[in-house]
Amino acid sequence: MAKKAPIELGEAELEVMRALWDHGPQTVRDVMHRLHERGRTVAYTTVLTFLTRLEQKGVVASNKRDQAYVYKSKISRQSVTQSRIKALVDQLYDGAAAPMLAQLIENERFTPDEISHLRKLIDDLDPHAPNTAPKNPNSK
Amino acid sequence: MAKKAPIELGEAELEVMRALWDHGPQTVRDVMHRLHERGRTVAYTTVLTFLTRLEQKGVVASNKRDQAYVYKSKISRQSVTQSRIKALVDQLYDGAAAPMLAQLIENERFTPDEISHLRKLIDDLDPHAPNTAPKNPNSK
DNA sequence: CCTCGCCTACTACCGATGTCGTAGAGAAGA
DNA sequence: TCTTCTCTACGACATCGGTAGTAGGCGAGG
Repeated sequence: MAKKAPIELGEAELEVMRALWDHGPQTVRDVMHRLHERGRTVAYTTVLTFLTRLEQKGVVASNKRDQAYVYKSKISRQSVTQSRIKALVDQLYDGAAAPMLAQLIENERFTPDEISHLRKLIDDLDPHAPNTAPKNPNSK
Repeated sequence: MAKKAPIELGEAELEVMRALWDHGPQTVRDVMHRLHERGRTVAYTTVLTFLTRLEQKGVVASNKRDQAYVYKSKISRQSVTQSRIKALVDQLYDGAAAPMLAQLIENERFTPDEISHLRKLIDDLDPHAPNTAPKNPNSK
């Protein structure tokens, strides 16, 4: 109900959001350090620019604390992920998630644990038959 | 493995690629019509620009046929999809596909057929029992 | 009181993308 | 031949996102 615009975030902006998601509210300097740790050695003012733009986009909020502003994310990682995935599915498969899912499953490696977890998720989708669909008209 | 550069394609460029994937080699005008059908009413020259740029990027090839050039895709839809998904997984989950997969499964709707298909794909990942999986000495 | 050091506000720049307009070459008629 | 179409080649322009420099404010020390 609140997700009107799809939240457009660039590559670097996303990394900033990740810093906020992973480490909570931070100052510009803090975020800069996070980015540096992740291999993105940008200048302090660059980070400031990112945060400013993100605030204009309405996805982060800032509060003055002592001398510096502390920024915090206003949107959940989930919502962004969701939005991104949807965009991808729409662009590549006209919204049909299954084919993409299939490709993802076929092309990635998973640990046994992950596999059983995924199996469980799928089983939960269709509580009844784990193998034999009761109301499955066509046999494929 | 020839996938050095990740194939960067913009939103519109991707739609052009889709036109080529879905309908085979076409002229500029043909592609334009496809885009119009899909709701993207761009000018003829815009489409020409797209195709020219795509050719420079090495993802499409052209052949003069009668008066006009016929463009065809040089890369598979799969490879692009693959690349896109990877980028997404890297950006959002540091490369861990399972969490994304999980979110995808939880948030989308699937038909019973799709569900059983997905289940089958998962079963194929790990031939043995749903839980008993020792080591997977699988190298890529 | 003057200087450091840190913080924010502005402004700028560049490349990628989306989107066209115009010019000019060739075929096809009138 | 002159007009009309259709094509392609170029160039233009705006916006966005990544990146950063500079100016100006303010508290801590000397």
